[in-house]
Amino acid sequence: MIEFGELSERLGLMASFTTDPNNNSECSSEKNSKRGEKYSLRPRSAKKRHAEDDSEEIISIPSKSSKSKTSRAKQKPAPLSKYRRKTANARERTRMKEINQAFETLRKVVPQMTISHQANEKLTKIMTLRLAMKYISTLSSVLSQEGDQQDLLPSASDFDSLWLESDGESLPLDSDFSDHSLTHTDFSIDFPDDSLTSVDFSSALSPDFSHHLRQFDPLLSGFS
DNA sequence: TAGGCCATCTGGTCCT
DNA sequence: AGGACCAGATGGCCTA
Repeated sequence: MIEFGELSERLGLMASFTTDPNNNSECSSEKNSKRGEKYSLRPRSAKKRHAEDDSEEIISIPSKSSKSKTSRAKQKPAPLSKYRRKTANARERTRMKEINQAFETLRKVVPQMTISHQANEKLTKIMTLRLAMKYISTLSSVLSQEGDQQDLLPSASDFDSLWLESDGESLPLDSDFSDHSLTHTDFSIDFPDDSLTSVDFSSALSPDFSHHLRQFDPLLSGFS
C-alpha cells in the first residue's frame, strides 16, 4: 500500500495540497487551472465542484421530482471525496503520460515520414498507429518472402517488391530509390482525408532498415 | 471561425 | 476499498 506522502511525492501532489497533515482532502482548486498546473480543477470544473460541495451541506428531503444531488445520492454511490478524486486524476494523468510515452517510442521506431503539408509537425496518434500497422505489414511481407533464405535482411533488390498492405489493398513502393515516395493517390486508401500528399519511406530503404527489422524481429517471428 | 488534435476531469466498471 | 482502465465531456491551442 502506498502512503499518501509517497504517492504525493511520486505524482507531485504536495505542491497543491495544503500542508495541513490532518486534512488531506483539502486542495487548491480555487485557482484557475492552466494546462500543466497540477491538481487544480479547470475553472468550469472547479465551479461545478464548488456548487456540488455547497449542495452537499444542504440537507434536503428526497423527492421523486427532484434532480438534486441529495436525492440522486440515494440511488448512486457517493462521489469520490476530494482527496480520492485528486489522486484518481493524478493516476489518470500518469497513465495517459505513459501512453503518450509509448506513442513517442512508436514514432521513433516507425520510419520517418515526410508529409508535405506538415513537414515539421510530429505525427498525430492516429497517424502513428496507422503507419505502424503499415510498417509491420511491410516487414512481415519482407520476412515472409525471405523465409526460405538464410539471410533475413533484405537486399536492395528486395525492395523492388516491397509492398505496403492494408485491408487487402496493396500499395507498391517505388523501386527507384532516388524517388522513394508514395503518391497521395497511393496513400488515399488509408488516408482518404487528404491529410497526406506524399510519404517518404527513405528510412525504410536505408541501412537503418536493418536496425528497424531487428527491432521488430521478435514480434514478427510468429508471423510467417 | 470551424475543425482537428490533445490534455484533463469525471464517473462507471472491473479487478485485486 | 482502492487502483486500473475506459469513454464521454469539456476547453485550450493551432491551422487552414
